[in-house]
Amino acid sequence: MDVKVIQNCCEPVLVETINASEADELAAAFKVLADPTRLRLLSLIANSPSGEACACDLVDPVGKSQPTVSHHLSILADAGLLAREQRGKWVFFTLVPERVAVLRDALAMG
Amino acid sequence: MDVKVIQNCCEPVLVETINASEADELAAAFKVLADPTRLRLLSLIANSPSGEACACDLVDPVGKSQPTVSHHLSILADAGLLAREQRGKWVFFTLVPERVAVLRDALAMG
DNA sequence: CAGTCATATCGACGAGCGTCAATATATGCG
DNA sequence: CGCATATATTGACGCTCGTCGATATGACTG
Repeated sequence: MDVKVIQNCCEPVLVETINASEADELAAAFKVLADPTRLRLLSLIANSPSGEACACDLVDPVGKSQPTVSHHLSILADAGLLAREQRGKWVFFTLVPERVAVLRDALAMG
Repeated sequence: MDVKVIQNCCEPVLVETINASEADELAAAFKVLADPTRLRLLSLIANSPSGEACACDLVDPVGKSQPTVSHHLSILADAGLLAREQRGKWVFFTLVPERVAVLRDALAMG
Protein backbone atom coordinates (compact mmCIF):
# COMPACT_ATOMS: atom_id res chain seq x y z
CA MET A 1 0.00 0.00 0.00
CA ASP A 2 3.05 2.24 -0.28
CA VAL A 3 1.97 5.83 0.05
CA LYS A 4 4.10 8.81 -0.87
CA VAL A 5 3.82 12.54 -0.37
CA ILE A 6 4.31 14.49 -3.54
CA GLN A 7 4.48 18.24 -4.04
CA ASN A 8 1.94 19.46 -6.54
CA CYS A 9 0.98 22.85 -7.86
CA CYS A 10 -1.47 23.58 -5.07
CA GLU A 11 -0.88 21.58 -1.91
CA PRO A 12 0.72 18.27 -0.93
CA VAL A 13 -1.46 15.24 -1.52
CA LEU A 14 -1.25 11.59 -0.58
CA VAL A 15 -0.96 9.41 -3.63
CA GLU A 16 0.08 6.06 -5.08
CA THR A 17 -2.00 2.97 -4.54
CA ILE A 18 -0.89 0.45 -7.12
CA ASN A 19 2.79 0.28 -8.02
CA ALA A 20 4.31 -0.32 -11.43
CA SER A 21 4.42 -4.10 -11.28
CA GLU A 22 0.87 -4.37 -9.99
CA ALA A 23 -0.21 -2.13 -12.84
CA ASP A 24 1.64 -4.34 -15.31
CA GLU A 25 -0.13 -7.44 -14.04
CA LEU A 26 -3.57 -5.84 -14.08
CA ALA A 27 -3.02 -4.36 -17.51
CA ALA A 28 -1.99 -7.74 -18.86
CA ALA A 29 -5.17 -9.23 -17.43
CA PHE A 30 -7.37 -6.56 -18.99
CA LYS A 31 -5.52 -6.92 -22.27
CA VAL A 32 -6.90 -10.43 -22.48
CA LEU A 33 -10.40 -8.98 -22.32
CA ALA A 34 -9.59 -6.24 -24.82
CA ASP A 35 -10.46 -8.28 -27.88
CA PRO A 36 -13.96 -8.76 -29.29
CA THR A 37 -13.35 -12.33 -30.38
CA ARG A 38 -12.22 -13.34 -26.91
CA LEU A 39 -15.19 -11.61 -25.33
CA ARG A 40 -17.55 -13.50 -27.61
CA LEU A 41 -15.83 -16.76 -26.76
CA LEU A 42 -16.20 -16.04 -23.05
CA SER A 43 -19.83 -15.13 -23.55
CA LEU A 44 -20.57 -18.24 -25.59
CA ILE A 45 -19.01 -20.50 -22.98
CA ALA A 46 -20.51 -18.68 -20.01
CA ASN A 47 -24.00 -18.92 -21.49
CA SER A 48 -23.80 -22.48 -22.67
CA PRO A 49 -26.51 -24.45 -20.82
CA SER A 50 -24.07 -27.20 -19.95
CA GLY A 51 -21.58 -24.65 -18.67
CA GLU A 52 -18.96 -25.89 -21.07
CA ALA A 53 -18.28 -25.70 -24.78
CA CYS A 54 -16.20 -27.73 -27.19
CA ALA A 55 -13.79 -25.74 -29.34
CA CYS A 56 -15.34 -27.14 -32.50
CA ASP A 57 -18.62 -25.44 -31.64
CA LEU A 58 -17.02 -22.05 -31.18
CA VAL A 59 -15.43 -21.58 -34.58
CA ASP A 60 -18.59 -20.92 -36.58
CA PRO A 61 -20.40 -18.57 -34.17
CA VAL A 62 -17.32 -16.42 -33.81
CA GLY A 63 -16.76 -16.17 -37.55
CA LYS A 64 -13.00 -16.52 -37.43
CA SER A 65 -10.69 -19.23 -38.73
CA GLN A 66 -9.99 -22.32 -36.66
CA PRO A 67 -6.36 -21.36 -35.93
CA THR A 68 -7.49 -17.94 -34.77
CA VAL A 69 -10.10 -19.39 -32.41
CA SER A 70 -7.59 -21.88 -31.07
CA HIS A 71 -5.16 -19.05 -30.49
CA HIS A 72 -7.69 -17.00 -28.54
CA LEU A 73 -8.80 -19.96 -26.45
CA SER A 74 -5.19 -20.56 -25.50
CA ILE A 75 -4.80 -16.96 -24.41
CA LEU A 76 -7.96 -17.16 -22.32
CA ALA A 77 -6.85 -20.43 -20.75
CA ASP A 78 -3.33 -19.15 -20.07
CA ALA A 79 -4.86 -16.14 -18.35
CA GLY A 80 -6.82 -18.49 -16.11
CA LEU A 81 -10.18 -17.31 -17.36
CA LEU A 82 -10.98 -20.65 -18.97
CA ALA A 83 -10.33 -24.19 -17.80
CA ARG A 84 -9.31 -26.64 -20.49
CA GLU A 85 -10.30 -30.29 -20.46
CA GLN A 86 -9.53 -32.77 -23.21
CA ARG A 87 -12.14 -35.47 -23.75
CA GLY A 88 -11.16 -37.77 -26.54
CA LYS A 89 -10.79 -35.89 -29.78
CA TRP A 90 -12.41 -32.78 -28.38
CA VAL A 91 -11.35 -30.03 -26.02
CA PHE A 92 -13.94 -28.56 -23.70
CA PHE A 93 -13.67 -25.16 -22.06
CA THR A 94 -15.27 -23.94 -18.87
CA LEU A 95 -15.42 -20.49 -17.34
CA VAL A 96 -13.36 -19.89 -14.18
CA PRO A 97 -15.60 -17.51 -12.24
CA GLU A 98 -13.07 -16.81 -9.49
CA ARG A 99 -10.65 -15.47 -12.04
CA VAL A 100 -13.30 -13.25 -13.59
CA ALA A 101 -14.13 -12.02 -10.11
CA VAL A 102 -10.54 -10.89 -9.58
CA LEU A 103 -10.83 -8.51 -12.50
CA ARG A 104 -14.28 -7.37 -11.45
CA ASP A 105 -12.99 -6.57 -7.97
CA ALA A 106 -10.11 -4.60 -9.43
CA LEU A 107 -12.71 -2.15 -10.73
CA ALA A 108 -14.00 -1.38 -7.25
CA MET A 109 -12.89 2.22 -7.30
CA GLY A 110 -16.27 3.77 -7.88
CA MET B 1 -30.31 -10.92 -26.74
CA ASP B 2 -30.49 -12.76 -30.06
CA VAL B 3 -30.27 -16.50 -29.51
CA LYS B 4 -29.42 -19.01 -32.20
CA VAL B 5 -29.49 -22.79 -32.45
CA ILE B 6 -26.25 -24.25 -33.72
CA GLN B 7 -25.36 -27.83 -34.53
CA ASN B 8 -22.34 -29.04 -32.60
CA CYS B 9 -20.48 -32.33 -32.28
CA CYS B 10 -22.73 -33.68 -29.54
CA GLU B 11 -26.13 -32.03 -29.39
CA PRO B 12 -27.69 -28.69 -30.30
CA VAL B 13 -27.07 -25.97 -27.72
CA LEU B 14 -28.43 -22.49 -27.26
CA VAL B 15 -25.70 -19.96 -27.69
CA GLU B 16 -24.84 -16.36 -28.46
CA THR B 17 -25.38 -13.70 -25.90
CA ILE B 18 -23.39 -10.69 -27.02
CA ASN B 19 -23.26 -9.95 -30.72
CA ALA B 20 -20.31 -8.70 -32.74
CA SER B 21 -20.94 -5.00 -32.27
CA GLU B 22 -21.51 -5.34 -28.55
CA ALA B 23 -18.26 -7.26 -28.33
CA ASP B 24 -16.48 -4.51 -30.27
CA GLU B 25 -17.73 -1.87 -27.87
CA LEU B 26 -16.83 -3.83 -24.78
CA ALA B 27 -13.42 -4.74 -26.14
CA ALA B 28 -12.70 -1.10 -26.90
CA ALA B 29 -13.63 -0.22 -23.34
CA PHE B 30 -11.38 -2.87 -21.86
CA LYS B 31 -8.58 -1.84 -24.20
CA VAL B 32 -8.53 1.49 -22.40
CA LEU B 33 -7.82 -0.37 -19.17
CA ALA B 34 -5.22 -2.60 -20.78
CA ASP B 35 -2.31 -0.29 -20.20
CA PRO B 36 -0.30 -0.02 -16.97
CA THR B 37 0.21 3.73 -17.26
CA ARG B 38 -3.51 4.35 -17.61
CA LEU B 39 -4.27 2.08 -14.67
CA ARG B 40 -1.82 3.98 -12.50
CA LEU B 41 -3.36 7.27 -13.58
CA LEU B 42 -6.82 5.99 -12.66
CA SER B 43 -5.52 4.75 -9.34
CA LEU B 44 -3.77 8.00 -8.54
CA ILE B 45 -6.88 10.04 -9.29
CA ALA B 46 -9.26 7.65 -7.55
CA ASN B 47 -7.18 7.67 -4.38
CA SER B 48 -6.49 11.36 -4.30
CA PRO B 49 -7.99 12.73 -1.06
CA SER B 50 -9.64 15.60 -2.90
CA GLY B 51 -11.07 13.19 -5.45
CA GLU B 52 -9.40 15.07 -8.25
CA ALA B 53 -5.89 15.51 -9.59
CA CYS B 54 -4.20 18.08 -11.76
CA ALA B 55 -2.33 16.73 -14.76
CA CYS B 56 0.88 18.38 -13.62
CA ASP B 57 0.90 16.20 -10.49
CA LEU B 58 0.55 12.97 -12.46
CA VAL B 59 3.60 13.20 -14.69
CA ASP B 60 6.24 12.47 -12.04
CA PRO B 61 4.53 9.60 -10.18
CA VAL B 62 3.84 7.80 -13.43
CA GLY B 63 7.41 8.18 -14.66
CA LYS B 64 6.51 8.94 -18.26
CA SER B 65 6.98 12.05 -20.35
CA GLN B 66 4.47 14.86 -20.22
CA PRO B 67 3.15 14.22 -23.76
CA THR B 68 2.65 10.57 -22.92
CA VAL B 69 0.70 11.36 -19.77
CA SER B 70 -1.38 13.92 -21.63
CA HIS B 71 -2.09 11.32 -24.29
CA HIS B 72 -3.25 8.73 -21.78
CA LEU B 73 -5.41 11.21 -19.90
CA SER B 74 -7.12 12.07 -23.17
CA ILE B 75 -7.83 8.43 -23.86
CA LEU B 76 -9.28 7.95 -20.39
CA ALA B 77 -11.39 11.06 -20.73
CA ASP B 78 -12.60 10.12 -24.21
CA ALA B 79 -13.62 6.73 -22.83
CA GLY B 80 -15.70 8.50 -20.21
CA LEU B 81 -13.69 7.12 -17.32
CA LEU B 82 -12.37 10.55 -16.37
CA ALA B 83 -14.06 13.92 -16.30
CA ARG B 84 -11.94 16.84 -17.42
CA GLU B 85 -12.20 20.30 -15.93
CA GLN B 86 -9.99 23.21 -16.83
CA ARG B 87 -9.26 25.63 -14.00
CA GLY B 88 -7.01 28.42 -15.10
CA LYS B 89 -3.72 27.11 -16.31
CA TRP B 90 -4.37 23.64 -14.92
CA VAL B 91 -6.57 20.73 -15.94
CA PHE B 92 -8.14 18.63 -13.21
CA PHE B 93 -9.38 15.10 -13.67
CA THR B 94 -12.03 13.26 -11.70
CA LEU B 95 -13.07 9.63 -11.78
CA VAL B 96 -16.48 8.83 -13.30
CA PRO B 97 -17.66 5.95 -11.10
CA GLU B 98 -20.73 5.17 -13.20
CA ARG B 99 -18.55 4.49 -16.19
CA VAL B 100 -16.27 2.21 -14.21
CA ALA B 101 -19.36 0.40 -12.96
CA VAL B 102 -20.44 -0.35 -16.52
CA LEU B 103 -17.26 -2.32 -17.09
CA ARG B 104 -17.48 -4.00 -13.70
CA ASP B 105 -21.03 -5.10 -14.44
CA ALA B 106 -19.94 -6.52 -17.78
CA LEU B 107 -17.88 -9.03 -15.84
CA ALA B 108 -20.92 -10.43 -14.09
CA MET B 109 -20.66 -13.85 -15.68
CA GLY B 110 -19.28 -15.63 -12.63
C1' DC C 1 -2.17 -49.34 -40.34
C1' DA C 2 -4.43 -45.85 -43.18
C1' DG C 3 -7.68 -42.33 -42.98
C1' DT C 4 -10.40 -38.79 -40.83
C1' DC C 5 -11.43 -35.29 -37.80
C1' DA C 6 -10.18 -31.84 -33.93
C1' DT C 7 -6.79 -29.01 -32.39
C1' DA C 8 -2.27 -26.81 -32.18
C1' DT C 9 1.77 -24.65 -34.18
C1' DC C 10 4.39 -21.96 -37.62
C1' DG C 11 5.49 -18.10 -40.52
C1' DA C 12 4.14 -14.00 -42.43
C1' DC C 13 1.64 -9.85 -43.12
C1' DG C 14 -0.66 -5.54 -41.79
C1' DA C 15 -2.65 -2.61 -38.45
C1' DG C 16 -2.59 -0.45 -34.15
C1' DC C 17 -0.39 1.40 -30.10
C1' DG C 18 2.88 3.36 -26.55
C1' DT C 19 6.53 6.23 -26.40
C1' DC C 20 9.43 10.18 -27.09
C1' DA C 21 11.47 14.79 -28.76
C1' DA C 22 10.06 18.75 -30.86
C1' DT C 23 6.77 22.03 -31.33
C1' DA C 24 2.36 24.37 -30.91
C1' DT C 25 -1.39 26.31 -28.15
C1' DA C 26 -3.11 28.55 -24.25
C1' DT C 27 -3.36 30.62 -19.77
C1' DG C 28 -1.64 33.66 -16.33
C1' DC C 29 1.62 37.17 -14.62
C1' DG C 30 4.40 41.38 -14.36
C1' DC D 1 3.18 43.05 -24.68
C1' DG D 2 6.64 39.50 -23.39
C1' DC D 3 7.83 35.72 -20.62
C1' DA D 4 6.97 31.53 -17.98
C1' DT D 5 4.29 27.59 -17.22
C1' DA D 6 0.73 23.88 -18.29
C1' DT D 7 -1.17 21.18 -21.67
C1' DA D 8 -1.98 19.51 -26.38
C1' DT D 9 -0.45 18.14 -30.97
C1' DT D 10 2.64 16.28 -34.46
C1' DG D 11 5.63 12.98 -36.54
C1' DA D 12 8.34 9.15 -36.21
C1' DC D 13 10.03 4.72 -34.44
C1' DG D 14 9.68 0.08 -32.67
C1' DC D 15 7.05 -3.37 -30.94
C1' DT D 16 2.99 -6.06 -30.15
C1' DC D 17 -0.99 -8.36 -31.73
C1' DG D 18 -4.88 -10.33 -34.56
C1' DT D 19 -5.37 -12.73 -38.52
C1' DC D 20 -4.76 -16.14 -42.05
C1' DG D 21 -3.05 -20.29 -44.94
C1' DA D 22 -0.30 -24.08 -44.58
C1' DT D 23 1.07 -27.67 -41.90
C1' DA D 24 1.94 -30.52 -37.85
C1' DT D 25 0.25 -33.17 -33.91
C1' DG D 26 -2.88 -36.13 -31.79
C1' DA D 27 -6.99 -39.05 -31.15
C1' DC D 28 -10.39 -42.04 -32.68
C1' DT D 29 -12.32 -45.44 -36.33
C1' DG D 30 -12.66 -49.15 -39.55
